[in-house]
Amino acid sequence: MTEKLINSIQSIIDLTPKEVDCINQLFKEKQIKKGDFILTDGQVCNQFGFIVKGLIRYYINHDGEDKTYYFACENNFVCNYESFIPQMPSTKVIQALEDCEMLVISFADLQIFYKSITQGERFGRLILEQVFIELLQGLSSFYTDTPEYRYEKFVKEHPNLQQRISQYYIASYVGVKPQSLSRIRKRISSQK
Amino acid sequence: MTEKLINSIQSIIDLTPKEVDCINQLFKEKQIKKGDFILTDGQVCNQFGFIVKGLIRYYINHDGEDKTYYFACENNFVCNYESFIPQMPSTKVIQALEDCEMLVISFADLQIFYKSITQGERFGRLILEQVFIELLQGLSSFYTDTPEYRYEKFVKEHPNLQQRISQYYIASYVGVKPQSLSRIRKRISSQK
DNA sequence: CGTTCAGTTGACTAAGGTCAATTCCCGTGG
DNA sequence: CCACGGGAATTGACCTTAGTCAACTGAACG
Repeated sequence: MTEKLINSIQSIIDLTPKEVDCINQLFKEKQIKKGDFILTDGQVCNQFGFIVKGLIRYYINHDGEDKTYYFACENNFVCNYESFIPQMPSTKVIQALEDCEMLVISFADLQIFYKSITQGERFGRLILEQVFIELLQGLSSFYTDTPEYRYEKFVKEHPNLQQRISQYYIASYVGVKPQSLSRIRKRISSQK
Repeated sequence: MTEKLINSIQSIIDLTPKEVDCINQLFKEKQIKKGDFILTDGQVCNQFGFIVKGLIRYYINHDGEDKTYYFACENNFVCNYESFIPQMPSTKVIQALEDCEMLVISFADLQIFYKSITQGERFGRLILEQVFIELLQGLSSFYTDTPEYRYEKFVKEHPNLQQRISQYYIASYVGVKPQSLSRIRKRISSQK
């Protein structure tokens, strides 16, 4: 079960067999049903997770409207650092779009991870930097790119996800209503 | 000259007189002319700065168009962490909008700062968290808020800056062309 | 065969982009 | 003191695109 997780961590830092055992003990299995929430608005994010199977989205709830800004699937780490690091209430929501199998570690156990794993701190820093930059670029794109371009980029970068996510959530990610996404798709296909 | 800087740091962590001396030596004075660049596209950000006097903006250069996403003035710290932390080329630009007096510390000297100041690491982490969250919320707002609302929020939050920044840069920050900002202003004033 | 729900389409509205003309403000020089 | 020039800001006319509301289509399912 933890095989994928170990592989992912080992692609970033080196691990001794003992450290692998340690990680196996620190991360706990967790099942999440489609539609359920991993983190909600106002709640403090106290878990750092890894997706073994399934698909999730991050969104901002704004006046009853969903604004999706990130998708994550198999072999990705899940955490709202904005809430996790300072242990403050989250302004974002994380929701499962499919039944998910996850491996999670608590905030407290992550501190043990940092102490027990030689390159643990390095792992934490590298993941944080990666997430920081990815988020910044993702959000910047809302600023600089048109919905049409965002959609084309999404399709290009996530051809596999496109099959698994409904138009409703894709529209929310692109930054328009489903009706408008439908028109954008039409416009694009007629241009070819 | 370093008085304001020391005050700002002391509002976050405690400093001994010796540590104050150390900071005075590590930070160097730097003058920047209006219009000049503190950091450009493709360059690695190797300085962490503090604005003693003046005004700057952060922007994304996208197809020849400026997209301003942040302003900073007196008593604020200046750094593109996205480039500074991993020491990678920046995708963002930092420009002086007025003649600026700054105090800057190099990446290398900041490591000395971390080692020499008892609560130095804490300072670094708190500033990073603060910037991280501020940036995330600032960029999220492009996603969730209308230009009209963004403008009203800007005026409310930065009444002093509004006087010092031309409509051109404010429009860029709000996310529209100057002509459209002009119409937004008209619309708002007629609604009252 | 009807129900349901996602996705599409149509008609209309609202708002920003574009290009061009005009006005406003401010400093300079006669 | 006034006239002029130049840049910033505003305004007008027109175009494009997303939002809204409502109707319709199509596929899955009992």
